[in-house]
Amino acid sequence: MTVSRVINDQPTVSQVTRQRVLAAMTELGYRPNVAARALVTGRTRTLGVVSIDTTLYGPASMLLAIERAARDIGYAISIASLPSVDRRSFGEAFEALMAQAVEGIIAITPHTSTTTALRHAPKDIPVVAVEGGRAPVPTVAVDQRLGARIATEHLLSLGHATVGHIAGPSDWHEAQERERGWHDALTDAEREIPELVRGDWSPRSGYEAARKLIGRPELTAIFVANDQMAIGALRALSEAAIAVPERVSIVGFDDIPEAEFFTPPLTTLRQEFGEVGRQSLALLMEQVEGAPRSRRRIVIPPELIVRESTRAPY
Amino acid sequence: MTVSRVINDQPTVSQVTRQRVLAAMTELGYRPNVAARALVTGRTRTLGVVSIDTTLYGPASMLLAIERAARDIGYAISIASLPSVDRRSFGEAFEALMAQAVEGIIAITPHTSTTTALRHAPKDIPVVAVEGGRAPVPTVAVDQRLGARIATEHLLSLGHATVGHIAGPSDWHEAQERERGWHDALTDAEREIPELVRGDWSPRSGYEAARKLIGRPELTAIFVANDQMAIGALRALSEAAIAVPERVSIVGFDDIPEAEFFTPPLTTLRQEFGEVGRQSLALLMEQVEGAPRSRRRIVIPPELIVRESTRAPY
DNA sequence: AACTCGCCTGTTCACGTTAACAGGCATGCT
DNA sequence: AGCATGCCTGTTAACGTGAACAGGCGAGTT
Repeated sequence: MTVSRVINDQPTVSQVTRQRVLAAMTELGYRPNVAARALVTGRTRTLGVVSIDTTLYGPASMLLAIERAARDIGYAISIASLPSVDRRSFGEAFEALMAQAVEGIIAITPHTSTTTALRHAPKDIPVVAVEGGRAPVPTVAVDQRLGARIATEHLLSLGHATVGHIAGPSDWHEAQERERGWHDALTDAEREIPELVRGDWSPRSGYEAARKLIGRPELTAIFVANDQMAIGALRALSEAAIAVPERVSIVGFDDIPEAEFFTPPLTTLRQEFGEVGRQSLALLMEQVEGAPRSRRRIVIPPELIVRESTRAPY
Repeated sequence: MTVSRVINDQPTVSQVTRQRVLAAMTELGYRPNVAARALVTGRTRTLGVVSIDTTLYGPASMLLAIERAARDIGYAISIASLPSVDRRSFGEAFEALMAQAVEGIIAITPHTSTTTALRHAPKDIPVVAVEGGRAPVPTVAVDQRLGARIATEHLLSLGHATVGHIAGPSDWHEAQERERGWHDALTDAEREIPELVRGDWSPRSGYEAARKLIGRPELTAIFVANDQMAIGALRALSEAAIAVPERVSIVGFDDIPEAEFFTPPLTTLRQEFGEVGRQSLALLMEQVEGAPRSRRRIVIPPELIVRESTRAPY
């Protein structure tokens, strides 16, 4: 019992005893048994993160920020990834974390389908969604719509008549929001709204989408929904000998570390993934500490980074 | 007790009772208490992964593969990242995982300093190193030296007189090995060995390194130690109006998803990160199941992917 | 009928920790 | 002296599970 008091920094232990206990602990290589502690306190001091493909820059950055912030406050992070993006897969990942008795779960699940799954998730555990659209749980998200509007307005302000769009997959909230923001900006400026082309976030899909847009030479500016597709688009334009930014301006989204070194360096919208991760943890901890599940929504604005892929039309 | 038997699939329970128990379990929403189980069995069915910056493509891919394979065999994955690359930081991350009573740890720690740290890690827990150089624990690694040799020989076989090298940071095993492979190939072919330039893996450092190499116009081929630096190098060459591959050939390393869409598409060495992750888990599980800590080393060969950034010198 | 055997179910206890309570002892007050 | 008080340390029980053992009961054997 006295050992327990020393470990938990309780004041009712004399200095002498405390020192003796600590000495014995180091001597014996004693380590408190987390299982026994969890059994009696009912708290595991572990949080779960369920996420889609963590090789993507965004999710990976958030996960990293979450883990660091969690360790600082004495929590461990357990992960569960989604092999495929559907409700069942989400349910299994969620269940795997529940089975470990995590005290709360952060869901990095930017799909409409996983948001639906979140609606059916157990209500007796703290949950926070990241980029979770209109999920019935507290949410942290970057203001995608605003970012897309900024991107589009940046291109319009340079003098482009209108702006094309290579969109992300339609079952992603981020893709939907960026599409809306682009649409908003063009509508507000009373410009023609070109038909959009849809990709799947991959460089390859950006490449293919751009090849389709090459057939419309009147288009002098394209807002690409993420940087990876933008690199594919740059490739396609380069192959078609269409100079960027001389003949076509390009704006991306994300500001991945490579973006600055594309040919040409990419104008894009920076998302503070680390901040998103930290905020989501803070929001989760509120619930873990006892606050009721709210529908609070923290929105983080993106930032336009102007580089060399945009300029006035020729 | 009978419930315990049903949960653990023991055969000595009648069909009728089993069904009744299962029915009651679903009705009550019963979930076994992992803490109690861990307390009595002494096993947590949790593994730890300590890793440097998991936003890098390689570590992220391995982590993902490890998590999937682990969940398949009923193990949870807890993560601990290194805020900085030194022994203390490694020790803290390792200790955080130990404190959670993980049954084994995979260390994705490609630095010489963390390998040193591994030497002083507790011996009473299963450990596997990934890219851990000559760590005193079982190791899984890609044959970096072979890959670098293949890259260099590919360039020599195209007719280049010699091959320059933009190396990675000297405290990384991978950088050292790639440098050796490059050196080996040039030595074997009896070619002049140009002075290398060192970067830090980032696109920016590749950019700066390439700018230095521009001062040596006789160099017609460069082996860049990773794809991110390669994109920076391509950028620098593009700015200097040095055509790739017409005037200079470039080979990268990693085959990140973007590599195919660089300008020009990058010839590079593909590392099967997923395979590395799975193998490291398998090796760890051997120890967890009771095998003694060996110094077994699993080496996975990289694969040359020829694209458009290499050709014969002009 | 008495016994053995196999099949199934139940009982007891231990795992390591912490909450709650008990109690020893020195100090200071009446 | 007697007593209350505060400070510290010790005791007991409980958390939920599974190992080990106990035992009931029906079927088959002698």
